[in-house]
Amino acid sequence: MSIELQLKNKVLEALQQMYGQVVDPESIQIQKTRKDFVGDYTLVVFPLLKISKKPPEQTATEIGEYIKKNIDDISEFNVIKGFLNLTLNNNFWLSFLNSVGQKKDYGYIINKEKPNIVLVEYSSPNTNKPLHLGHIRNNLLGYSVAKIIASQGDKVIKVNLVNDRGIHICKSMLAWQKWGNGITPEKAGKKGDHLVGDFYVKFDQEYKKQIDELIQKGISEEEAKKNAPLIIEAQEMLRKWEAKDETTIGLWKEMNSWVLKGFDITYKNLGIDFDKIYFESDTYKLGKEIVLKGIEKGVFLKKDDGSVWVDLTEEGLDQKLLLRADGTSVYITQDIGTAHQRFADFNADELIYVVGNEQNYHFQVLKLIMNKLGYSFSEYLFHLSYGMVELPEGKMKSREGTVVDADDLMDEMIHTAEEMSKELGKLDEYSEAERIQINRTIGLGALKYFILKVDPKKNMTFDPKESIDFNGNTGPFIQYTYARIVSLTKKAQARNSITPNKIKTDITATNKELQLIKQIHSYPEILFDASETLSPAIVANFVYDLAKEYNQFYHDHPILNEVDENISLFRLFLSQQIGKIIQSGMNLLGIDVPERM
RNA sequence: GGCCCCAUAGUUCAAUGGAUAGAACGGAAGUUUCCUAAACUUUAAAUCCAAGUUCGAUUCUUGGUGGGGCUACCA
Repeated sequence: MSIELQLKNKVLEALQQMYGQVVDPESIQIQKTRKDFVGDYTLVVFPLLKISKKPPEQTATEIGEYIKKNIDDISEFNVIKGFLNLTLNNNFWLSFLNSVGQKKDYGYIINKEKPNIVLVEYSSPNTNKPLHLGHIRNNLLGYSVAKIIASQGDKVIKVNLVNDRGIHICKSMLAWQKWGNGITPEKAGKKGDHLVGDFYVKFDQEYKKQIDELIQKGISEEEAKKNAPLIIEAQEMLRKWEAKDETTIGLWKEMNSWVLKGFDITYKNLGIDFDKIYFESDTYKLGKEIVLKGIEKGVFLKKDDGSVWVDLTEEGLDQKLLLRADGTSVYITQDIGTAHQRFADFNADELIYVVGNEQNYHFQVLKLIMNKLGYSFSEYLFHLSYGMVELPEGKMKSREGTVVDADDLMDEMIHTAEEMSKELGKLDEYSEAERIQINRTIGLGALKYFILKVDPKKNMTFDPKESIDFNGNTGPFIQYTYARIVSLTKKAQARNSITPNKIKTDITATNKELQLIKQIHSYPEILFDASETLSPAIVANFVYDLAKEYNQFYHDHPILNEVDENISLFRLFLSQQIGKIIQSGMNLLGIDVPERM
């Protein structure tokens, strides 16, 4: 039983014994004592005054005395206003630390009785242009959330849904046909996704020119957009694609393969992966059948022109199109199909979509539709909606060339790490290969941490020049702390081959040391919270706080140089447990930690 | 117009309804015969406004203000 629960039960017992009342356990508030007060756990007594019918101080004192008498681990207590601060003895914390040392995956839930099967969909790129900063947030969030959920004992399946069909794909294809001169990624010496992206941009430029020309001739902008020859050609190409025209399909396959190869490299560099990849070109027709059945059931309505709609006005929304008049599917149709498919494929209990908040409405609608169709899993569809990544100048706009490319950004970060370590002379003695490895770890660590430390639902500003730092609340700060601990361990081993796997519990620990142990103590609940709220930011901030606290400890506590051997061993042991947790927490964020830096 | 999200130091981020709102960057001033100074110490600086619920509100409710998003036979 956790100490919090023990305390709570004792308080309930005390209230019954002393005031003769059974109270709602909800009204017992046990929380961690704030740092600037003496104590480990605090009972807020204000809600209990009705029962005790005594002033706060007196109530708190009476409960405190009862608890001290009845729980051995409580060594003392103090009362400040309506707060009862309880202190646990050294022995409790040191024994606890020993127990952490025994565990391999401290904080994880290993054998959950009924693990849920959770699908996490993330990334979901379009195959017409390379990945950018927005995708990076998406990928990092999805990957981390998947790991965090898995740490709590559930079975997680990571899936990607590649958007590989549609008018936007045809635009790149058409531009390549017209202006590509048969170029390939090999000939151009360029990643395939970037090459295809160039043609997407080219299309847009030429399209714009045509629109301007038409406007000059006195045609309205709206008409010009619809009638520019290029867009008509692109639409024609889409029709050919849907009709399975051989040359169109051929080109489509080739260009898509270029892009996908490029994505693979980006994913690999980012350090993320998937268990299953769905292609929209395979799944886009799945939903149509379900929608047609829905009409029979009377869930959807068919208009005179043949288009199919769902009426969500009763739910406070509008009508939403599900099938076009010509019978073709739209975006949400496909999602209806894939949701059905996935629950069937994996017997899933829950499906989490990591998708930007501009699609909040889309997922609200999707959930309602699945519900109307009678799918019981509709309540287990969860949209992990994250905020936009903005630049200091505002939103990224591909047309204005202000998009921050994913590959470039990673390169830049690694390069910055390289310059920093060169400047500091940190890696001078290491081999070229080691330097590359370490700089990579640090550069990517900085990027990933910077993005993941922010609450997912919030918009965030990303300043490519200034925002990424290697000091303060950053990935490298945490990595550095880890490297120091590894270094300590190695030195200890060199001096003395015995590494402690247990410490004495009768040592007097300093406040800072106790503070660190308490932070370790809260790791499991941090992981639980992060998993419940799907927020890697909680883990990120926890690891930072731990590292910060450790650095302070490191600064003014001799460890290997401590003369008292028992204390020295204790500090080393404590350091190692903290190293373990830093590694564990960073791993859940998808961030590597270096052995040295 | 309708719906959703956000608002905290100059900047970027924290805070299950609890005590004196925490960090970091930037600013100012310091620490190295000592286990990695990518570290540590000191310092100034903030809850958008107004009501309400509560013993207690940054947190919950309502209304305003400001910012963002969605509201396509696009994805």
